[in-house]
Amino acid sequence: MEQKRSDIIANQIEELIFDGTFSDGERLDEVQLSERFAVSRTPIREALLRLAQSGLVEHFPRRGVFVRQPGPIELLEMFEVMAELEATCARFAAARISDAAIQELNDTNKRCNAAVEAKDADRYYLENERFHAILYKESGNSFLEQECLRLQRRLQPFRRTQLRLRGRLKQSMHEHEEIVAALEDGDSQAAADAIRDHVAVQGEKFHHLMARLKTAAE
Amino acid sequence: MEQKRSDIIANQIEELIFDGTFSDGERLDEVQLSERFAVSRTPIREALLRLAQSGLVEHFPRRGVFVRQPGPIELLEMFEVMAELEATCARFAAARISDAAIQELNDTNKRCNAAVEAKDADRYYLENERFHAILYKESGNSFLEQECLRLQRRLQPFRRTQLRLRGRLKQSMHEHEEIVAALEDGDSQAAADAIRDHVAVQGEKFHHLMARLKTAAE
DNA sequence: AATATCTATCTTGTATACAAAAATATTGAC
DNA sequence: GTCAATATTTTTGTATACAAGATAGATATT
Repeated sequence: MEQKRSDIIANQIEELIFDGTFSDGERLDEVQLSERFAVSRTPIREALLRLAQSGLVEHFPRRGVFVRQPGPIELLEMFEVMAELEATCARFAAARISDAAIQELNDTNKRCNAAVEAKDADRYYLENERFHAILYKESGNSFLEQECLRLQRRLQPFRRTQLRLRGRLKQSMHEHEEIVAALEDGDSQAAADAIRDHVAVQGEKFHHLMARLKTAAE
Repeated sequence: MEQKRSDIIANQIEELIFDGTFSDGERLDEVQLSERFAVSRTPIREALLRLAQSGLVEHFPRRGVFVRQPGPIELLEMFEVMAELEATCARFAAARISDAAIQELNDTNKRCNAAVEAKDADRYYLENERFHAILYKESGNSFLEQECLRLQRRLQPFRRTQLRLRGRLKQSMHEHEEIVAALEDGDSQAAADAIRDHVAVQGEKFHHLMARLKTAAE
């Protein structure tokens, strides 16, 4: 399945929003964007339409599209839902998971650990995402898997800042191991609780997220 | 927030898919649709793009868009996720719900019952959806609420056939009352379990859904 | 000076035009 | 008659043109 030009543009605009080039509330001008990407307005409009659907921008008919970063409350809500979805994945997976998948989770954790040692943040993020992605898949529910991936993608830029917390990496790795242990035991309740706590924004994580939102607002 | 033309068209095409005018796997021709709706291809394309995002049609670049009704497995998966999402709503709501909302749920149930007595199916569906919508809202998590509404909307045509089951209506009403009772007690576990069972596709409901899929395939 | 209204300009939404890729038909070879 | 290669037609994707709504600025009025 090849990508359309407008899909590529949508991803690039998304990136520009995430990296702060376009800030919250800013209007995205169709002609400006078409000049920037050296295409006509048509693919730009399609891209913006897609972003509006995903909730990253808001579309007001005849007025334009505006960047719409989630505020602190919405962000907490999204993390809460993510935690519940992942907990559901874990609950399902505890009954259905294969030995091969357990092994795969352990391998990913090892690579994760190696990345921590090497202080390779990008590699860590990648392996971390992979760990979660395996869990989604092992829920045995493809639709649930897709929904999780969608929300994970949406939360990605915020999740990354979460992990920058001092000492969070080792703690996070420990939680991963706990999750795998619960899955191995087939203890669905423990697995669900472990991942819920792992994903949820609480305690120190909460303050860090709030701090990051403040700096991002400037 | 007024609607764009392409939004209206998207909803109409959606309706045409639901009512069987366009069947599964069928290609949706842009020019044919533009003639049918007496507009140019532009708003048609925007509508199709939106439907592709929501998953109702599949878009293959340079080849067209095709109706993509969920198969039995995907449908079961979607109902499973819906059940979990609603269970989460109930769990949250059990702690947060207000007396006024409890009253609202009871009122809606009364109107639901009245619709059953009057054999007014449309009215029943409406009130039933309202019952669930109140629950989503009372979760206290707007993002969760929106996600639930989105999936509810997607499952709507299938949910309706679910309820046509003989005797299902009264059973369903009883379950509603059980849910409210659990919420009133603040028993989050009971509320979650009650709504999960209420939404889940199992037993008789499963066979009915399969039967409906077979007839729809013809 | 402040506000209201009219006008000019800008921007979006829709229609049409064009280019490139895919599907289909046609012709020719075996 | 079947298969392959090529030509034709369709159909999508993109660019441009045009129309109507929204914004902003200028002028007039109180």
